[in-house]
Amino acid sequence: MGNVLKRRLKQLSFESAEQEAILNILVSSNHVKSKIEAVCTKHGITISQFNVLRILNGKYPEGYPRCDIISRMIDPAPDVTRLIDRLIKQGLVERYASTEDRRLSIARINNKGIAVLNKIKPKIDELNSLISGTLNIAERKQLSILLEKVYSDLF
Amino acid sequence: MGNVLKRRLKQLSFESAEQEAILNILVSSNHVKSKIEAVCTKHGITISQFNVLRILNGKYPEGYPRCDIISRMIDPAPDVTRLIDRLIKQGLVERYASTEDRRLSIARINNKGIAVLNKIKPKIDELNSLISGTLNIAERKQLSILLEKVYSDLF
DNA sequence: TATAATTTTGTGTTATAACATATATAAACA
DNA sequence: TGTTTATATATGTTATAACACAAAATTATA
Repeated sequence: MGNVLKRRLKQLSFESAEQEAILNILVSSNHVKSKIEAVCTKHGITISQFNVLRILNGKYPEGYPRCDIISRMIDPAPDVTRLIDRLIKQGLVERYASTEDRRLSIARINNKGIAVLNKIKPKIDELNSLISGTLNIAERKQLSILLEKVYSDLF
Repeated sequence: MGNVLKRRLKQLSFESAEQEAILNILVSSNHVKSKIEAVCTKHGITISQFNVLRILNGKYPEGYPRCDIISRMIDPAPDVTRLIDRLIKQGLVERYASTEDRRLSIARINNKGIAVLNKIKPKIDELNSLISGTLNIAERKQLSILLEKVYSDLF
């Protein structure tokens, strides 16, 4: 049991089933992430930028203020202002001031950003095969149920 | 189904069970990681430094060359040379040249490093409650089995 | 209404990560 | 043995992340 993890970390054993589960969460996440990163890099953006584009695409053409972007990010970054600055510099995103709440600066994806996203999206979707190739439908759902319990203390 | 994930990402739905599983892997990993980070920060080190210390502690007092450290890291970093530089600067690690293979520079944890690790370790172990508090024994094992399948293509 | 507290953003600074490259040693091979 | 190839590390440079703080606007409260 746990031979894949043992080979990956070159470790002979683990302290407990809890620890092994936690290590598996970290390692598998890292694995998925590095595959996503590889795709993004090929298309000239970072994984954080991809996630922000994905979020903004979900509310096109209105866009989101910075605070809403952060709360939707898979891993919330502190320096989203300059992350968006870079997306603007690349011509993928635009920023405008809100009229309702003058504190907010709202970012919205533009046509060029959507085009980039549409190019990357199918290649990201191929990574679903990491799941579909090895887990049947019941297992996929089971995995999600178990993982949700791990961070359920967020709410 | 998937209400915790929906709340976390403020998203109404997901494209597929595969995508939902992948998002859960990323989100749960992030959750665990941020808790570990919080503990490390309190003790003046980063999560990467903690992981290197943990690895070096596994082979005390011989230590590991840089390449072996990388292959054992949960998320392998490129700039381990300077990561170790910082650990040395903090007085937690020492470095010496291998006599067998003169290319290798071997890092080993010292007493001060072990002391730091021993202080942090129990608090990290408390995080196991993320698992033990919500998953029974069978579920813990099941989770590891499912996750191992996700990155089994590594080997 | 006036004041205090909160929220949101932006910016300066520092630390770390990422990338490319150079050097030294060892291993493989002709 | 001499040459090529591979491995391991270190370092210079640039990009990004992390941290602290300040300013502006909104909301809550006295």
